[in-house]
Amino acid sequence: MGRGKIEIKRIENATNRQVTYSKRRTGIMKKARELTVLCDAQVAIIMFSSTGKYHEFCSPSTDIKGIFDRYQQAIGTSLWIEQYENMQRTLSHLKDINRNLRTEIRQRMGEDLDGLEFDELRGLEQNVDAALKEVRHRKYHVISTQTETYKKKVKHSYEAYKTLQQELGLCEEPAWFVDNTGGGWDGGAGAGAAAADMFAFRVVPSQPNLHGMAYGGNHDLRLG
Amino acid sequence: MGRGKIEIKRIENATNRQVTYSKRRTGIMKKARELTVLCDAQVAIIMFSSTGKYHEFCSPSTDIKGIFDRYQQAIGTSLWIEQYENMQRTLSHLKDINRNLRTEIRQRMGEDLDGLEFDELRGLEQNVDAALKEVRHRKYHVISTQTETYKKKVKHSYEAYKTLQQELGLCEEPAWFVDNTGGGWDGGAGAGAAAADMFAFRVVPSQPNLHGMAYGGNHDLRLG
DNA sequence: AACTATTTATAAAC
DNA sequence: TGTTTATAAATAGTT
Repeated sequence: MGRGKIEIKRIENATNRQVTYSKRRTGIMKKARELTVLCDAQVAIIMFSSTGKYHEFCSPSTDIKGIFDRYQQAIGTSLWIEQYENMQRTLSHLKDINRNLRTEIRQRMGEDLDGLEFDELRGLEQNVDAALKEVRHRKYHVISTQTETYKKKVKHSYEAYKTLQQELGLCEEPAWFVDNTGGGWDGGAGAGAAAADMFAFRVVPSQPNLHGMAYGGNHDLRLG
Repeated sequence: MGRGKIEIKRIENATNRQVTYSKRRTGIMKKARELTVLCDAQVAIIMFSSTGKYHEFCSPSTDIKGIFDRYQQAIGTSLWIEQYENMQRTLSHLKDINRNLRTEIRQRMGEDLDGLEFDELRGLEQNVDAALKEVRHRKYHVISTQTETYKKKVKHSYEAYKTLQQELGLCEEPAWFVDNTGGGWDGGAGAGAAAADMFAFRVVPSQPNLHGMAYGGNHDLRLG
């Protein structure tokens, strides 16, 4: 329908192709609109030109999503539903794992032990006992390192002070420099020896979170 | 374009409407196919007739889903992508929580302690210590209950045996009935006293799962 | 983008 | 539903 008949094959001239695309696109859209009105039908059209521009048509009283949801129903299922359901499965699996992890944590905190058999209890006991030793070991390591660093700092500070004193012509021992820590640290867990008191930090955590790992026993262990 | 011009408005005669739908549908599909070839374009069409039957067209080398994914990209976002991304977010949030829970468990097992401050270590130590006491307490409770039940069963069994023996006219004390457990249980964690040996079940879990809660220390703590 | 000769689509009838 | 045919509509090539 034009001055001459044309073969239905890709138009090589880009300009020509673009012009034809524009004209025929308009034609199709018009036809779609007419079909919609004449036959009371629902139509959705999406087009991408070779240059990447997109155009759409959709019959009134609905939208692209509406028609596609209906389409998916019509053909049974699938399309996005598949990956959607995949995610849904992954999600519920993760939630299960999550719940189990929380249960394990509660049991490691000495709660919710009712469901455990004796052999499980015994395993848990040994495990927690071993963990306690590890934690103590680590604690002593940290505090020793800290103490060493502290001592060195004090020593440097003292020497700097003495040097300064000599330069100023003074000789007295500074009254504030008294080392009575003795270098020994509390070896027991809750013995509460005098030397350990200076490290009696708050045990109640600042916030019951899952990131700061505050061990206060009031975690919110509901499912997030 | 026909024997007479028609007004573009709903065709009231149902048969007529259906006929026109069929003819024009074919026409649009043909036009779409031609546009696809002539102009190197991508086209997707979905139609529903007033009677609910659906028809689709899609340019080759892609499919409806492909064109609609591209469409969603083109118009920015939304449609299905929105709830899709919502799930994606929820999922990654769950994974985060999961990772933190696993870290907490590892730390409660005495592993991965390097990142903890001294006060955190001290909190953890006290927490684990308290948990250990709880677990032990529960263990003793369970084993006591178990023992009581066992003793009762044995007693009943013994009495039944004796009754039977008397009925048969025999009198000797059955050789297999010897109670030498003494009723006392091992009070230490790993002391390995003789009486506790009969409860030295395998500590190595049968499977490193997240459901059976086997406390063997070889959990698979990678993200599931 | 407008024009127009021509092809194509299709309304009505069968 | 498929074919026919007169006619309306779409559009290829031109300007």
